[in-house]
Amino acid sequence: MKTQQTAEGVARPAGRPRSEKAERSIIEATLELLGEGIGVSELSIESIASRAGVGKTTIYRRWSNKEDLVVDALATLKPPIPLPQGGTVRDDLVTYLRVIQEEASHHRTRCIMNIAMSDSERHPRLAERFRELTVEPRRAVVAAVLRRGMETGELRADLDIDMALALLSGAVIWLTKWSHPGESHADIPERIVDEALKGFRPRPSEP
Amino acid sequence: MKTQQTAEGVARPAGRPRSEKAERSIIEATLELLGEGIGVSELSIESIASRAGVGKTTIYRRWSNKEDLVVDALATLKPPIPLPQGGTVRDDLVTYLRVIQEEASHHRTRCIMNIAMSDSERHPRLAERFRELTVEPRRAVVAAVLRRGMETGELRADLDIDMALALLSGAVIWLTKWSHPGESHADIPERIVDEALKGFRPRPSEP
DNA sequence: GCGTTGCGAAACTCGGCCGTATCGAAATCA
DNA sequence: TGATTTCGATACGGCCGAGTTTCGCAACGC
Repeated sequence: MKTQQTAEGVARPAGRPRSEKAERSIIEATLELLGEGIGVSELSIESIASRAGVGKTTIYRRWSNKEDLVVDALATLKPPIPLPQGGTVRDDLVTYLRVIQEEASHHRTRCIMNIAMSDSERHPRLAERFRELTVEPRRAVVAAVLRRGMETGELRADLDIDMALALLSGAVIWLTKWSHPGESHADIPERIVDEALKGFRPRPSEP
Repeated sequence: MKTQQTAEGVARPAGRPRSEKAERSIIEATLELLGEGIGVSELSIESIASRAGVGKTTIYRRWSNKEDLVVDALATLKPPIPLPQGGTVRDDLVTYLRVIQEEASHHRTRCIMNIAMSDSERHPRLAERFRELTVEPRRAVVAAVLRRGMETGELRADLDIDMALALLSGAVIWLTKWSHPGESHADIPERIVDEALKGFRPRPSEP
């Protein structure tokens, strides 16, 4: 593996350069297959190569094992801008939960979510990457909304932010998974947020 | 397959009867393997037979495919008595969440939970069975506690029970999955319940 | 004893996938 | 032009598991 010097002085390997297009189509094929419900363990290099229109060699030249490839594939998942803030805390939260609910209604998102959830025992690196890319950014956004509410007085000043986040996020996931098939889901974000804001106890001064 | 008549007049197939012991050990081996983190797709009939000390024939004679076997195995999961009720609603809820949290700390329970969660796309029958056996009974117990609180006045009379359940159950799952590794989990049930009971808004009359 | 069925073990065929090697063509630079 | 590397394609040996068959033995009713 000799190297060559470009005009800019950047070392570059001799010979034909690797195709970025091939690289992208490999990753896209991986995400496609995962999004169709193929689990990491059933995911075969051959199926990825075939789907990507690429030789197996081209994959093995870049990634030495399947997990590395999946980690890199997950790394390309950019969480869509989640929150156009601005209204009351209640409205922002409802908007946000609606985004999550909308995502969870897509088969592809749900499959990738499942991988992150269930393969976390066997593939800690996958779980770690997923949390870093998807969970944490969103947690941060909602935490900011909650903190704003605590400052303006719309929320309790002694709110336990971690628990509040868990209550809201967990409820959406839970309902997506376990609510009865026929039920309507349209107003779920509002109902979750309102129950969480009001609390379960009676509010003596606000009938 | 001729049949014979017993003294009680119950038809019974001729020849050596099937061994109930073999059947039980097959199912137990299946649950063991699933509990060790083997996913449904990686679960091989050969590994089950070997673990159960049984010939493959004995398995194929009873179940025509893997999914049927796993469904039957899940069907033997009896949810442990979940709630020794009696105190305040708050205490009952904390106790209940503690049970869930305790279960979620066992590797076996977590693996089986993962299967129920993530294979629900590809194996609807598994998800259905799991909900029927595990989710619904528990949902019913907590719903009863909440209803009692609504009657005694400890909870709001217009509480949205479905959302309350989702907030509480979802929060535990969420925290079990995504909370940071090093964090202490000891007081999580109390914190969840208290935040849910108080609500996020300030309570004007209760400083 | 006899017919029937279940048992565990082993052998078998078949297909899928792994990871490597090889091929001719293409892309890049000196 | 020649050296080097990558490309997609294909073939290869090897492993593993599916699902079936066979075998000798055990358990049942008659």
